[in-house]
Amino acid sequence: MMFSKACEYGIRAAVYIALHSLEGRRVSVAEIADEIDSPVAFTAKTLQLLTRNNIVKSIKGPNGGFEIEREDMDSVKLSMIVKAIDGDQIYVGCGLGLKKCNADQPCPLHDKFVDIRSNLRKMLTSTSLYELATGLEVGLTYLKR
Amino acid sequence: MMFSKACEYGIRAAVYIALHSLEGRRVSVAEIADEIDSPVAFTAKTLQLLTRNNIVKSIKGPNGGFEIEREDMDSVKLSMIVKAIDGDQIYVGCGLGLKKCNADQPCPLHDKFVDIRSNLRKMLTSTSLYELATGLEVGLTYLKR
DNA sequence: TACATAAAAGACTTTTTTGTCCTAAATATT
DNA sequence: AATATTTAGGACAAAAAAGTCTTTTATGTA
Repeated sequence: MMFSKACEYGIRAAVYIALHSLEGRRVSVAEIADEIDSPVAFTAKTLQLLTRNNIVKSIKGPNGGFEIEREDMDSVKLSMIVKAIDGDQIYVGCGLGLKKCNADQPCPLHDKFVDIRSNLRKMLTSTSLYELATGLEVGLTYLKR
Repeated sequence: MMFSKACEYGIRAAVYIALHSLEGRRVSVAEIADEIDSPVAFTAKTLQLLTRNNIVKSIKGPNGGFEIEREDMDSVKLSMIVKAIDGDQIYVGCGLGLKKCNADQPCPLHDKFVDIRSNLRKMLTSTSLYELATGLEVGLTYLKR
């Protein structure tokens, strides 16, 4: 709807990792992809992005996998994941694709998008991984289907 | 940011056509593409979609081109253009790409998207081509750059 | 040390989106 | 009727996004 496929998988994967880190368990790409219903290799690629951006932690070797430390679940916001994968077009881009659209020289939709974009930005910058993971934990939300 | 390139061009083209229909002048694809700074042939394709969906009217031959009748500028909403070109995923799709995400079995972002999506929908369904064209007419808004 | 496990990395393929080009159809003008 | 103009339509090409596969690197354990 709004994010690339890679980003959708990335968010779902991060939430899944957070959920299990809360239980003190590392999870492998294979398990993640299985549980969030995404293509394994592609999800692995996406997780590399998250690792490089210090959003999740990866450990190689037996009993390795992905994890997120408890503190990071609070400080990592959705916006950071989106930015790492899709860049910041969703924040700064013009709704009609103009390069230099701004309050001074706005496109016809500029004003109409101000609120929508600001709501979106607020939501993304204020929603933490922890918040999302706990919804899952108590069975209120789902990552599949 | 949110729409496909085709849709961005489509909206810009429609607004440009409306603007000049207000002045009683038909415009050609060549002129449109030039004035909204888009690829001609691709824009032509997109305009075919709008024509087939009765959003704009096309006339072949010398002195032909595209136009929109004054009444249609009021009844044609942005949502109709978006739907004709990009489909309705922006309205119905899940933010995390889940097939069966709904209030009963929501994804972790479902509730957070409800407001954003509803704002977007309201904006798109209530904004008419006429409204957009008049902003342009008085030099308040731009379709290039 | 050897082996097994798991992520990292890069080359490759497929699909979708974006974009081009050429021919056909319609129509106004002479 | 001939010609010029303008959209319609389809085949094609390029670029980007999505996805796969194979090899390398790191690391825990026997």
